[in-house]
Amino acid sequence: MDFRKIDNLSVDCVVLRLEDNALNVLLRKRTLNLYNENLPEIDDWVLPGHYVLKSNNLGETANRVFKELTGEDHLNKNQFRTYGNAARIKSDRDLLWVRSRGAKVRTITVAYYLIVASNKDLLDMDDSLKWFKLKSLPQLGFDHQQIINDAYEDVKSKIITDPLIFDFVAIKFTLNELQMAFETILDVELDNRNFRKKVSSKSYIVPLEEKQKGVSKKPSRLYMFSKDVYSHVVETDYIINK
Amino acid sequence: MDFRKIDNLSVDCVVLRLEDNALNVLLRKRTLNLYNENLPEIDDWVLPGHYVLKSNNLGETANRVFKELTGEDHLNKNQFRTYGNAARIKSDRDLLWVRSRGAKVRTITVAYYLIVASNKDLLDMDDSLKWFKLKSLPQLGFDHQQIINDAYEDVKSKIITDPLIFDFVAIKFTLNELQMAFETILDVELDNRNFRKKVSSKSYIVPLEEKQKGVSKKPSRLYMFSKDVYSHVVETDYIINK
DNA sequence: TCAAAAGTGTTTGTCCTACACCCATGC
DNA sequence: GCATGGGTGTAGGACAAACACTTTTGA
Repeated sequence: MDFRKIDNLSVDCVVLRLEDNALNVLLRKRTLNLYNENLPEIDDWVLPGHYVLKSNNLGETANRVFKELTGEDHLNKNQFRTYGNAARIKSDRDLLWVRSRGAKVRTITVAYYLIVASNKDLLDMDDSLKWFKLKSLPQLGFDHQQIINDAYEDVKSKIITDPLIFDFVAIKFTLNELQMAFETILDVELDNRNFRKKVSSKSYIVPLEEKQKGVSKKPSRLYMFSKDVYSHVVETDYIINK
Repeated sequence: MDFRKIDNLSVDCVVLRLEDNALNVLLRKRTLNLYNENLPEIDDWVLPGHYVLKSNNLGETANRVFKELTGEDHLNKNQFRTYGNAARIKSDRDLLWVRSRGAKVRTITVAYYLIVASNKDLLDMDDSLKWFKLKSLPQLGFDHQQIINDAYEDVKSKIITDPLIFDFVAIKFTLNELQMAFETILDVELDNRNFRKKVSSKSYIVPLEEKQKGVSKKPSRLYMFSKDVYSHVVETDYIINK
């Protein structure tokens, strides 16, 4: 392994998760207090990221970001855009931060999004991290607001045609959970009966005999997504039409 | 302007064009003959590309590639993926080539595709360039076969939802030209009457009074794509459903 | 007047939409 | 036995699919 950094190349991760009926993104606190009143105090948030090491691939770097922050491995990652404009860093805060780190002013950032299933416990999550609702983000450093917007647009368009939705829910999910996931991400309302009808017609969404447990109501049936079946049926068999 | 290169960052362009009822891609000849029988002779093709200059943005670099090769400006460019794996360069040919240029073995390539309208004349095209049918490409250097495949997949998926098709045809086009463009790119057959019906229902595809000239048959009506109208109608008003 | 491509309507079936009530369970 | 969400069917309308002939022009 060559652990030296490629000093102008980083990977940033937009880590997404559904929680409390909202799409959440994982951010890292960025602080720098120079005790000099002429300099701006930095106290905002950024996307978790990492420089690419000489012997790491881009995707591996995205994995590493997630592993270092949460202790968990993460398999599904989606590269959606690369940011490398000469004038990416504009604000004084960002320039100050970059200089304080001895980093290059022009960094190329390959951006990925990672989706964490809503039932997953992240026990060892780094203290500097916090989930924010996508709709009420704090002040963000660099062009990270833009990156998050782009990630969200990409998710919204891919979720219509790709089986991305199953990354958001547990491996065994109820149809109502699946519906809520669509509704939350796309910010639409779907008719429950029509949704169930459509889903039932998909061979790759397979009903289990198993039912929910520990709920004080009628327990609902569980379903699984079959990747195998999915990859062998026609390409245009989309999940929903919206 | 700072004309120094960022020596590990390049932009490669998949330049696409419809011609002879086929999707074509523009490639550049790569030759290196070392007159040493122990070394492989290089005589294959690669995507046109360019290192990113210190004062150029990524998109500007894509423009520059096209301008240098054809003398023409090109506005629409689509960034679709970035390639930066440590082991991108595998073959002896590629290693030899890279070393002969004094370039770095690990280069990050931001890939764009550019679409050239089928009626556009490229008068000043560089001699080293040639159009190839996507379906019968020659031997390609580096991972450029992969890049072209990825570009094509991206075009096919975007062309359903985005107004990308209009980049392939002339500014004033006939409906049959538009239909053929879809058919060629997606490799499907469409019903002419149904296609016309669907297109007529789109407010942003506007019929002109003008007709084709200089054809020895019934001249067909010309249409234009109105970007303004398009951007003001609902997002889900797709062009075709396939 | 012929060749070549442009242009046009109708029917059939499928799929999306809208909508309200009973069911099964845990407490 | 009641509160809570789970689960079900039908009718109407919109849109996609299938299909063949007439029209217009230049040569």
